[in-house]
Amino acid sequence: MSETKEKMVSLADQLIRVRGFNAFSYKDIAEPFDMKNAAVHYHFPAKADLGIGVIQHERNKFATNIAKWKKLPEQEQLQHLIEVFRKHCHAGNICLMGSLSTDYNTLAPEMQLEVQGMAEDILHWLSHTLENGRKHKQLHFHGEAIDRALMIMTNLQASLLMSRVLGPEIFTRISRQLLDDLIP
Amino acid sequence: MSETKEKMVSLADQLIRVRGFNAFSYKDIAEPFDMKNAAVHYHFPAKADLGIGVIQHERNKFATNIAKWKKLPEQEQLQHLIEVFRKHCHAGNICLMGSLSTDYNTLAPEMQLEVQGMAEDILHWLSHTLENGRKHKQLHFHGEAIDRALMIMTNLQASLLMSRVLGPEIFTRISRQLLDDLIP
DNA sequence: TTGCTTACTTACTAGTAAGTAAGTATTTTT
DNA sequence: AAAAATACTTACTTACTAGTAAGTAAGCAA
Repeated sequence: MSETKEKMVSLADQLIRVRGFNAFSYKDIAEPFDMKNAAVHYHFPAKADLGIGVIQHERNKFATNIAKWKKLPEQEQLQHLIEVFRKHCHAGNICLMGSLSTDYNTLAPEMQLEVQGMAEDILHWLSHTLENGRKHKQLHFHGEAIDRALMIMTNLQASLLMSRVLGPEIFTRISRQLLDDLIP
Repeated sequence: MSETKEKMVSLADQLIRVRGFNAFSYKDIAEPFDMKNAAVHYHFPAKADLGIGVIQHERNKFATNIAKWKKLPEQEQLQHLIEVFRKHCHAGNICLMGSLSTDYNTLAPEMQLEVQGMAEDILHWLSHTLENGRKHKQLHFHGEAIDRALMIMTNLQASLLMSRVLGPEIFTRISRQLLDDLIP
């Protein structure tokens, strides 16, 4: 992917997180590059292509991250995940999954599939990490790991939504409670 | 409020939950009523007025609900709340708070204030209900009630988002785990 | 019966949306 | 040196956006 394309994907990522997929246009991409609308269409023929680019970039980044964390104790892997969300909270972003889930019904089918894939990626990794953490006495919870992964995932996702409305204190409270529950 | 206005608010509520505030237009309101665009502007001069109407209606409905549940054991009050979300999940809706939080940065300031108020309403009630439930040995959790309220609220909110992407099984799992944690 | 209110329609503005077709300048490949 | 690919611009279309101004028909109120 060319440098311009990558920078456009990065900008679109920001716009999706800050304003939502249906609340930005090619104009918002073109202007910061001092280009015309049509130049963006040259790189991404349809808006869905840009959206798919953003999701695939995020999925790759996630894959890189979990590979990097692989050797760490599960407790620390989880803290790294929370740290990713904390940074987004600080920047006023919500998570890509949350933003695109809200707009899900208005997305092109190819984009919906990518969103689905991203959700499965995260849940798959999280439930495995939780299961291993329990086996190694690093993490403590009852019930199935997949259920606990769903609880944690929804906590993190919506914590960014609520922080946007009620302030970053919300995220601090939720992430602290999350760790207190798993590491008593 | 006239009957027409109320029906328009109800339709807008649906559209916000299914497609998002920025993904419907006055045309989507006017057409089902066999009216012209301008007729909707007669009832709601700006789109924000319609949005505020929707939020206020929801806040009133919530106030009516919690008043109705007031005398019940806290365990049952919580089950009633979950039931509200279950019905929305079944209908393919996400919660109003979740939808409008995503679009928060693009909303008019008067609408942002209403969203804030709605969030505070729910959290206030939920943390009090949890605190009372613990006092009456109905509900079991550790930490502050406000923190637990945040955990449960985010679980429910994002469960609808994830159900939209991965199917209604997600909601079933989350709501079951939620109750298993509080009522061991 | 005159005047006011309610609930619209018609016709419009001004701006934005995604997307396309044809042309151009620069660089790369053959 | 010619051909082709790259990265755009110019100019356009079609469709929709929120919002407004002026007019109208029906009903009610003094």
